[in-house]
Amino acid sequence: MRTPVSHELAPRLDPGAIEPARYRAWLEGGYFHVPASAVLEEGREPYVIVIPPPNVTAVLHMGHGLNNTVQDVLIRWRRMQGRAALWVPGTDHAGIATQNVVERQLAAEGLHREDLGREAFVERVWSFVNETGGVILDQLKAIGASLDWERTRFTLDPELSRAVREVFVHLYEKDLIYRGEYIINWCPRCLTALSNEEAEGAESVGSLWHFRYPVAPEAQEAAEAAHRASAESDRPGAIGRFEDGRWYVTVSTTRPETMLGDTGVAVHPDDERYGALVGAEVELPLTGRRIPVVADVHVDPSFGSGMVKVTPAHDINDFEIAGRTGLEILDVMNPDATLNEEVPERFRGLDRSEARERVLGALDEAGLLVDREEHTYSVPQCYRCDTVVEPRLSDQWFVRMEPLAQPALAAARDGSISFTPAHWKRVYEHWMENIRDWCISRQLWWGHRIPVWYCSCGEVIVAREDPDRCPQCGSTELEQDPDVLDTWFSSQLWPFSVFGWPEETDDLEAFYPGHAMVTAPEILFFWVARMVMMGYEFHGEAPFSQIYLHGTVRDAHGRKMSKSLGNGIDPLDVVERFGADAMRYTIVSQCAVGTDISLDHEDVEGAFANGRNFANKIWNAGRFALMSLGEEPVRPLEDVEGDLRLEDRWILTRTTRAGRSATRALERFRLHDAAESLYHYFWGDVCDWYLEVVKGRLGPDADPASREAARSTLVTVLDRALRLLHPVVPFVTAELWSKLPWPDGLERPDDLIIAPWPDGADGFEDADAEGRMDDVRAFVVEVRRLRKEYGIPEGQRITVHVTGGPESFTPALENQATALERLARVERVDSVGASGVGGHAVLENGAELFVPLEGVIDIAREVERLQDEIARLDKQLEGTRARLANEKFTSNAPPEVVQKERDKAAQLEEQESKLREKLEGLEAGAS
RNA sequence: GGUCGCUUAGCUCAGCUGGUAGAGCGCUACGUUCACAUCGUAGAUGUCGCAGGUUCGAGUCCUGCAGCGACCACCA
Repeated sequence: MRTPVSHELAPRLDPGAIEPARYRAWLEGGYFHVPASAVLEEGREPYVIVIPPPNVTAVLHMGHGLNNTVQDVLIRWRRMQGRAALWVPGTDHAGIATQNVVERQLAAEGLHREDLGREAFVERVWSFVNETGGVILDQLKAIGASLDWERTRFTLDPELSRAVREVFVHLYEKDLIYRGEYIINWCPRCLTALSNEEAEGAESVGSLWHFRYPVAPEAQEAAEAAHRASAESDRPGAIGRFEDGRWYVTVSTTRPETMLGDTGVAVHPDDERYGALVGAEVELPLTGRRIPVVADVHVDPSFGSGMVKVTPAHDINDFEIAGRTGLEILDVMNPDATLNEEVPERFRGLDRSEARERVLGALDEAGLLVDREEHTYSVPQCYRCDTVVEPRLSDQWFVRMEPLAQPALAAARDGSISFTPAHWKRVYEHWMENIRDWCISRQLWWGHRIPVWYCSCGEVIVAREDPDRCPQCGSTELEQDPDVLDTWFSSQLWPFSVFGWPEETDDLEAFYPGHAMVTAPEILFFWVARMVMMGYEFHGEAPFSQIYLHGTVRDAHGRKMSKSLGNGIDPLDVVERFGADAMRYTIVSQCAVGTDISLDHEDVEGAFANGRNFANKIWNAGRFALMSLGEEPVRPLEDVEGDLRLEDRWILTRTTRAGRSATRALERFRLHDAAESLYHYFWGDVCDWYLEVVKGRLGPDADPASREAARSTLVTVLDRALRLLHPVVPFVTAELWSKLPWPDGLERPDDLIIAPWPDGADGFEDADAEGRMDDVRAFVVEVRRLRKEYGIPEGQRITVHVTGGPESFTPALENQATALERLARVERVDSVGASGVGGHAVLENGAELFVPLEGVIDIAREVERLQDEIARLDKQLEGTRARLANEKFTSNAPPEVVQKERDKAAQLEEQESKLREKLEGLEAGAS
């Protein structure tokens, strides 16, 4: 069935030689594919993760590496637990991002999308996506992602588009989608509306300008009254007098160009300073338009002058003030942020930065620009192109979020959905509690077209199927809304649209709702929160129960890895150089809950050394085991139980415990803990101790019963260890496991990928053996230390006298004679205390060790060596002390240098006193 | 402005429900015993940001302060 081919194993793991073939074998074995029947017919318990669909045009970066490694670890682990573990792959059409890429291509050809027209442009995007899209999915294969490729989905697939349309119409019919004219975030470069989430704040230093608006002639008395009231108030006033005696008010802005759209000035209704002015008018400079002073609660009397100019069409707060006070709404800007016909002629047609200069110039000339201050504030930018967003009045489609948020909020509160790390729960709740309506229409061509048609008779048709005539007037001249939907509108349906909803499919029944959602905190609001809302709206429950938010990948300086910073690491390059296992282990071992991952892009080898070394260690341990086991049959562990020795019982116990702690860690998304504890179990316990101890029992000359027990134990331990390690380092483990001999008569799974997970629940356990072996190990370590301390040559065998310690200690040591010889070159353990020249040590268990040195080392030479050493230290000390005694040095050198010198002196003194103590001991014994 | 988080060995960071400080990398010394030098053995290094408090006992809980960061909101 399988022939051990240990002699073929290279002494170094060559990932390139095994990984692609392994992955192919898994694909061919169909291990990644989970049909609905596995759940519906075979009754297996499902475990479902849907991938956060990367942008269809994306190429793999470390962030994907992290995200997908985590998911794959979870999926592989659950698969081994016997769950019908399904991980659904796919990509997102990424509206703005993809359209931008293609538009840039066009620009390089000197073309604009308008040159092609909508249909041709969309066709062009499709062909771009068909040619280059989905590359990232192939790249995921290189890192070992065990996705069910038969289920690959794309958010623009016909089935998923049907889901989008169903949802739109459903929400519209429930009055949860509406169209209206509101202030939205407008990107003047992408020429589309954005949601609040898509406008990201960026700290920026700008200016705050102060202007004077003349008070209208008939309101001079009111102004004077307000001026008097201001003088009585302890707050500064905004009322002043020009040289000609006319009154003015002072207002401020960070965006002077919008002043042309001012339709009012507002004060707080309770502000004692300005009560007299409410209802009066001021003149808007540059236009001469009269605008009223209104009272509104939004104004903060304690900020600035307590008087605000109101520009309803270009500021969200001002828009709300207008709504409450009835101020006029005057849009003075075009979609591309150019002043329009509503403004005086000399300012028309200017883009916003030019307009700003002109307006400032004109105001200055008129003597109305009085001051400019530096002002740090957060400027909203387009999340796709970083252009400063323009708040703008616009007719758009919105989702009414509050009703949808209710159940999604309750889900977090009652624990229906859990967050890891837990503190994200509060962030999520805060967002839900303060939710605002979602602008979902985008003035793009790439995406799901809004399913709304307009008839010339005024009828608006919102329909699941494209209508061919108006139900009202029968006209066939219908025009579809030109806009498309926000990309996230389709993404939010992903957990169920991938399973064929709104059709009632077997997949939905079998796999929905899913279990874990693994993603980055950045898209908690964009995506995760909205998926939960949609889950409740359309299925009455959350689409997953656990939300695991992992950290961000950063470079050695803590900066986020990004293309623009040039500090990225290409995961494929890492896979090529060190293997997917190395990359996965490195990532997972750093993946502590709530922390970021840092990898040095300037030292990629160093960054992944740990993972590479570990994979190689596993490889070599396996290589050794396979070579030692040979081709003879191995007996099941039960058959040799009576012959198990202390170290066998110990390592079997350790294995059980390793399984238990790994399971516990994984259940709580503590991937770092799982990886690290398995690392120490394997490297520390299995390799450093068990393999070393058992070496002497595997040869042809060893006692047959002991040999068989060792072989059975070794196979058992290796089998379990490889299973436990498999989710993190799937390739090297599967490769070795496939070559591992198997105990006669025991059923062997077809592949490690589906071998049952050894959770340790019913594993071998012998606490007594564990304790005794720990004593033996402590003994070995202490002897090694003594050997080192006294410079006993490597090859020199010694006798150790032991007294005290637990009763079982000395017999245990006797039983480990071969191992002790091998591990510490201890020829004989004598239980009779001895005296004379030698090294002493006391173990934690109370045993005292004595190593006679007469005849072991040359005492005279050792004394000489120690004397030399002391002399050397003395000389060093002399120099340091001289320097410290020198006042010029202590007073002139930098304090830290002096301190360093002092530390050095102290250290040398301590070393020397230790050596002197040792020397005295030797000399006393020798005499 | 609000909320939350972080500050532990030279570097990057673990440390869950309070009980004698840990890992990896790096560093030092020794080592080519046939799994592995991508290795082995041994070793050095920390007033756990600062100041208080609770406790028999605090890196771990509480309060205040400082520095850093994240998210949200945004005051014109």
